[in-house]
Amino acid sequence: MSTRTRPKPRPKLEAVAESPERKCEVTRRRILDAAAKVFRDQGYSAARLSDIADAIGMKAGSLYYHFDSRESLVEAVMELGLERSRAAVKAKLESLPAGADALDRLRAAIETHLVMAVEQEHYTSATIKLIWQVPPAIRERQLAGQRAYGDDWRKLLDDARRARKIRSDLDPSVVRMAILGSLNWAADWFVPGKKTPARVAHDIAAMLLEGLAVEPG
Amino acid sequence: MSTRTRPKPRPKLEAVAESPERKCEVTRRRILDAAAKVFRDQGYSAARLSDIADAIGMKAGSLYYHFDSRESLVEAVMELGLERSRAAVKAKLESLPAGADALDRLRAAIETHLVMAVEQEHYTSATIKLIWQVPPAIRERQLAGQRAYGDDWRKLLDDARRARKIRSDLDPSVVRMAILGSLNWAADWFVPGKKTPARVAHDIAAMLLEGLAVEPG
DNA sequence: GTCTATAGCATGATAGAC
DNA sequence: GTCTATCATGCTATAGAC
Repeated sequence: MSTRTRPKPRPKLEAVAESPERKCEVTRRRILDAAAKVFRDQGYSAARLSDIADAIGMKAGSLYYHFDSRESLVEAVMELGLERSRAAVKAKLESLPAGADALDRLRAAIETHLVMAVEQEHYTSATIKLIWQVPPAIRERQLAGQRAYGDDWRKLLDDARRARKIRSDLDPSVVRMAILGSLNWAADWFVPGKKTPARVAHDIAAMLLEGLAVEPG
Repeated sequence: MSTRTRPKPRPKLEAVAESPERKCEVTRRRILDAAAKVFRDQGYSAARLSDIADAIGMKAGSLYYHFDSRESLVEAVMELGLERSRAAVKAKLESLPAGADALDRLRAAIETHLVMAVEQEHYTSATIKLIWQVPPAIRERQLAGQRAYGDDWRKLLDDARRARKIRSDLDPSVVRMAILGSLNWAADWFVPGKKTPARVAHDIAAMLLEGLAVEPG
């Protein structure tokens, strides 16, 4: 038996992330969940710290034990939202069978991004809606993160183009932004329960890839 | 010379709209121009009445001679933005030659809407960005107006579908919202001077209508 | 860790002079 | 019509009790 002063074994980092047994971590997550919903639904300016605190039975002042400021709270929400979306697309691409070509990969990315954008209780829709509402300093940092995610898409489209799976007569960045626009916009208009995210994802992917105009004849 | 107490003849309503000779109307328009820019660039919450007043060499308190409140000001901006976009699309469709079919009309609407969304000094981009930032009461009224505009699009798409110019296996409202999303999103990412609005409009219309995937063979 | 209480600040809106 | 000056409000953030 060791006599070292270290009172408890330090768990691996992954274990910490998976098992937030500390009350501190649990509360922090509850605050973030509530903040994501309140900020997304009410907008950055209309959302009050007291609204967020009320949602989980706390008082506004108590939030400051967990977050430095209102701004650091909204930034934490947005970082998490972007990271979740990026991770979901990455995981989906890695799960594709080896035979998937560049067009299959592009379609899978489109459908996964859309599902993330509309799923409830997720932070992705908050991230999309809040980007133009938050103070410029936060916006700049978040846009930098989004540019990194945009690079993932640029690569997907480049691969498909080089494999001659998509047409090459259109401006690549216009194509990229138009795709992401049609997907992100769904965070605004999608109403849970009316249509399934999977069906919406299929239809948008079909329009973007195969086009709306029917072949003559 | 009349002795009636009415000092000046009342011009026709149309004349008022076309020739705002009254200082009151001119100032009101200058305020709206400044407000559209400040609200769009800084967001609804960050924009102060003093920012708007400063932009045209006025003091914040003076704005209240022309507008009842901060909210009525932003609502006037948004109404004007929506109306301009709708009118531009309508005028474009009416200017098409008689031989234009339903697909030609759809393509024209897509290109015109996008140009309006990205043109500088226009209110359309303000309207698009502000919709989720303003207080719920304003948002509801504006969304009602946008639904009316959405009906114009629904009709365009219905006509094209009935004429068998576009495919019929996709959910019509999903298609409509995805089109508008890819167009409206451009209000966010478009940077004046780098690409022409016309080129962007062409490329997005081509992708939406003809699709991104190349025909095999 | 969470509470109560309050300091401190910014700004929307108003009143009245000019 | 626009100004100056000020009120009233509502919020973030802090301090200290528990």
